[in-house]
Amino acid sequence: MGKIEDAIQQKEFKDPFNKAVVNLLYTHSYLVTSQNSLFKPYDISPEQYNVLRILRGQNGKPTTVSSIQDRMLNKMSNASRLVEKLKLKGWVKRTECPSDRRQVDVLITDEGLELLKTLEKLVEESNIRVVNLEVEEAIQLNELLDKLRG
Amino acid sequence: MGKIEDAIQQKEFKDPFNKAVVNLLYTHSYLVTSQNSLFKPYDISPEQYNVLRILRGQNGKPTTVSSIQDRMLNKMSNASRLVEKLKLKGWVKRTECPSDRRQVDVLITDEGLELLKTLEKLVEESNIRVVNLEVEEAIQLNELLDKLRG
DNA sequence: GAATTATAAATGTATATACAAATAATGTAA
DNA sequence: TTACATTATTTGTATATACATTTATAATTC
Repeated sequence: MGKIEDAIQQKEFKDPFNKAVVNLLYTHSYLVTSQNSLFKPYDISPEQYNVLRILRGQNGKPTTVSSIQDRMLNKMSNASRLVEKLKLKGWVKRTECPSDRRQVDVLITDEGLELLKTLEKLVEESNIRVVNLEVEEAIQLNELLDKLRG
Repeated sequence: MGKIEDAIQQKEFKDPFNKAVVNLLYTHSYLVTSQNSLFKPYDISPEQYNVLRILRGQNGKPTTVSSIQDRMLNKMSNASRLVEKLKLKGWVKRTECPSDRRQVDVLITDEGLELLKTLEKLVEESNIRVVNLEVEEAIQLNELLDKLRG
């Protein structure tokens, strides 16, 4: 029984909206815990992985730090520091943008692409396992989440 | 248009399960951002608030650190340090448990209860506003999330 | 009862989030 | 062109998560 009431030992909630917020926070923790253990052996965090995915999505075009920030799952995160970590591990390159020297062009390296290819397969398989829903239910969940934020 | 594809500028997903994971991570960030700004003026974080709520749920009975940990939304969090922060602000008291000196009894103070009363009202109202769903949809979302983790 | 094992809590360290402030380069208006 | 505002990025600092380790106490097994 995966009911949220049991999981956090809270008998009742003010209303379904308040329950949904708590349920989302708890489910987030469930997902992130699973992701962390998946990424652990590869010396990369889920957030760093997400940045690599954004960079590859640009198909070889360099991307600025602020453009990465815009696409991140957590808008309050810090793309600048994540890029720095990725650079230290050789998965991205950072060059000054010639047309606007305030900007920094970030590009995924071949090593980064290689790592991403390996990880992406693992993540995709793991997500299917970790989300214990039927296809129709997953679609419905996406619709509800999109509307929730609306 | 609150669609996740637009929000993070990603055109397509491998499947509805993978999309749901991304959607949940993004929605979590949306919720937490809102919570943070709500709590900011009161010098308390959402996590600390959650610990206060757990303590009040015990109806005056003291609660051990590990019992708090069990009820937290994020099981990987660190109840010991959160309790320490709350103690510094005078919202909880910490006493050695007489029957087992390894344990620590944590008790919410009157100031803590007072703060909680104020905050809870704000949080409950905010959650209703922030979750842009009908009652039936919120119920459905809770069911899907419970099943997802199942 | 001494040695071992188990449990509760605290601590150490790395990563990330949250948000303000600093720095640097560009754009614009006087 | 100087002054001012805007934008891109970095940096500073506090909080929290993640996970391993340490410390203290209690329970157990020999």
